Amino acid sequence: MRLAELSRRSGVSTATIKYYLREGLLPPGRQVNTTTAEYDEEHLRRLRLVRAMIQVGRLPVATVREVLGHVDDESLGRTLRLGAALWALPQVPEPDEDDEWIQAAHQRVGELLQTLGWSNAKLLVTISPAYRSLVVAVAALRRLGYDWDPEMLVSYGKLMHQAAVLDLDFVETHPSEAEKVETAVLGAVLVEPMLQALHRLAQEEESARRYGFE
Amino acid sequence: MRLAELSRRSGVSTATIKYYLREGLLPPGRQVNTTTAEYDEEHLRRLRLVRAMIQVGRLPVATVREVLGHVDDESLGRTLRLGAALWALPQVPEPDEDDEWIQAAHQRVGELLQTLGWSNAKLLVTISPAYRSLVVAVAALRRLGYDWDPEMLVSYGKLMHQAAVLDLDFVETHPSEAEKVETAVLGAVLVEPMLQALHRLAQEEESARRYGFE
DNA sequence: ATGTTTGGATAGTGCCGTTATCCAATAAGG
DNA sequence: CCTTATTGGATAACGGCACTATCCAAACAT
Repeated sequence: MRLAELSRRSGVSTATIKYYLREGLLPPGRQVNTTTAEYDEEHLRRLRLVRAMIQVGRLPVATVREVLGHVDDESLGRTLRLGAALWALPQVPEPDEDDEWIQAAHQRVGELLQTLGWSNAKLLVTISPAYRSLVVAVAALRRLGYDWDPEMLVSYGKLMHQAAVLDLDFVETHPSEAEKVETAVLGAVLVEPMLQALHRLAQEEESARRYGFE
Repeated sequence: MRLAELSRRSGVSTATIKYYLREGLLPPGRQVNTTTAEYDEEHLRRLRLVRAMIQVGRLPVATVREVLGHVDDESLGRTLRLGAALWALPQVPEPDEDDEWIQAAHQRVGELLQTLGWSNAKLLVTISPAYRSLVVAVAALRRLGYDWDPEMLVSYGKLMHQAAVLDLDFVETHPSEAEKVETAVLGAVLVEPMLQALHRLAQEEESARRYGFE
């Protein structure tokens, strides 16, 4: 398969494919000679993966490169590969640790993890970007005066844990190690937009159910 | 309060505040004379809201303007205001309806809504941007060969419905109508990043629990 | 009175995903 | 073959976006 065909079958313009090749998101094709390179089904699959991460997962190109780098890194165990890939995902800007709201949020999220029993990798978890994002979001909500029950956060946490169990159960159904990691990463990158869409649909549904259209 | 103080108390540069004023994200201050305008606590709150939507919710400036426009629109009932605000949120690019994967995904998502009993606003729901996002995500996953059990999607849907129930229960605790809508919108914009962070933490936790660090 | 600060208008900056333009080498068609 | 079109690679250009910097005249502070 040559560039033009790869482009046709994926729906991505040749210019963009060239760009991805340059950026290292796509491995180069098998070079036949100076002006011909041959691509295969694996390239097509990779290209679709990249597109999905960018369009559905809204990841920046640089992040896709980083995430795929971790997925491809065979020197790490599964948990660490998954962790590394997840850590590369875009996060909220660094919070100001001197801010009182941020400090209070640290406190609250710490208690949350305690309550949920997510102490497994506590040391690790508290420096995880996801932890930081959570702290920033909690702080933002409290700064706006939304002073909600910590119990609510626990309920959300339990729900998302159930989702994670579903994710990882699904990962188990895939045979190869490489596929497992890729699947897990997709679980974060593509399943999250899905959960988000479901969340919004559920809100619309529940709102209509409760209040009609007034 | 003048611009400089608003800037100091919010941590946002005066240049950026001016930009938000220009973009209509912030109502103008009370004009004292040609070179002086007076801002109040409501401006500060609004500014924090805007910042949270941009930094935590990752919304583009234009989207924030649109969402806030709907929140402020007092001519609509609650469900419609919420719906309008949710519909303004950034979505996945328009899918190619001729694509076979997209068509299959429509089918599958339709069955999902049926199973979940979210037929309440079915006509509305199927043209909702969230519905479209869901279809695109499902299609992308299947295109990559992830051919998972429809039952899984149902489980995710039930989880997110539980989350939506929590959201709206919380909204009930707020007295005023305007606050209710704002709260509901924040439920989509700020709670979603929170859920996302919890999801990732839960994945890390569950992965470590199952496989250790190998 | 005079140096500083104010808000408003406008232009510029840096990043990022993508697209367009050239180019020489090579494949394809008659 | 010989022409014509296409290929991949390098480089530059583009358009959008979130800010940021520069000016300016009016008004405040001392």
